[in-house]
Amino acid sequence: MLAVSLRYATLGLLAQQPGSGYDLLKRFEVSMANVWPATQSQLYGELNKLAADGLIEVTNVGPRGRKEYGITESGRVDLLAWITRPHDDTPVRRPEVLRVFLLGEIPASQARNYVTRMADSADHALARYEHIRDSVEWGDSDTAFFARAALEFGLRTAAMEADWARWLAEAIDRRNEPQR
Amino acid sequence: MLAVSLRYATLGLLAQQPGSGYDLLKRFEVSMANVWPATQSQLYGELNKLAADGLIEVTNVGPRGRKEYGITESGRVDLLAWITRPHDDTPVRRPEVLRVFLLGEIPASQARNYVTRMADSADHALARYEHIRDSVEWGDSDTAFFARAALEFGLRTAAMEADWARWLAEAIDRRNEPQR
DNA sequence: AGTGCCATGTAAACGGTTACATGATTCT
DNA sequence: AGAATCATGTAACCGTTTACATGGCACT
Repeated sequence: MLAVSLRYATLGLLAQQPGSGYDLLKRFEVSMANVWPATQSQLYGELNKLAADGLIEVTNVGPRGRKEYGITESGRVDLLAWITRPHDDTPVRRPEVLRVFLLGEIPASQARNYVTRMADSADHALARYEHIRDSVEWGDSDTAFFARAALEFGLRTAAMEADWARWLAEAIDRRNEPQR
Repeated sequence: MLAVSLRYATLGLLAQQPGSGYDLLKRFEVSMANVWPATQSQLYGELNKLAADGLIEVTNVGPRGRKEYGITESGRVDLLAWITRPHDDTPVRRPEVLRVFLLGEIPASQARNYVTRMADSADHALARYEHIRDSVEWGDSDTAFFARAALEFGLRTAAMEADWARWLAEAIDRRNEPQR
């Protein structure tokens, strides 16, 4: 058990506020999905496991078999331990950068093209994050404060990626300039 | 089959230069491992699959059962298609940032502490990349050029992460300043 | 003779994705 | 009545990680 992040993403959402699997799915989409995507299947499975381990519990049952979950005391203990424990996180996987390693294997014009598309998609991601920043009502809760901080990370990452891709595009151009 | 990056990382390494599984493992470590880690098990398995699909072939057999692989023509075609094909890459997973979303659930002093450790580990990563930049003999091959470009990505990412973590640490301090 | 490196492989378990499956309730 | 949404679950598959397993070759 060395990564298990979805488990704690789920537990954390319930620590912030109780809800059903369905509720959590929607809250996930507008917050953590950008740094830790989860599918519906996975979330429901995780909820059952967390409940079996006593870290969360069904606090009441509504229409359509809706089960509302809340975090338990031992759940809170476990969550706090996970957040503060020294972590060996799995290294980040970036397929786009992996391709950069291999760009020498294709014609320069196509390599240049690929890099330009990277810059475009970074710009697109940046615009998306900016839209979130400007459209969400950021209250003054701790939850909002840290969600905003995570968004700031996304903003800076996207800006950096766009800059880097443009830098690389120019470097490719300089490299392929007709020799004088 | 929507991600399959290790397959192409392997194929790409063989496109750059033939070698055995053992050779590739070592080349992996000093290059792509930072953006796409792979284990020994996985690599050997992938080599056998690639060979079965005719994208690579055993070019000769040495002592200790060493099998040297080379890329085939259809391997090159496939690799080029993968690099240039429009990609829906899997979203990046960042457990450290996931934790930031949950920092409101723990005492502010511990949250502040976590963020400081993030800054430290980003500094550490930056130093590691700088060391690579300064110690590797960068030739003027295409392979070296793009490896250097990927490293630049790492350098900028680490610097950005360190800046962001320090910004957040200060924001937490401001937020918790004794009210006047 | 012993250590360390070269070299490849298998098996079990886990986490994540996709597709399938079902049905109740609310709204128009 | 029908559509949209609420709501949960199962099964198969795939990629990844960890541990186990084996043995040859080179160097001292």
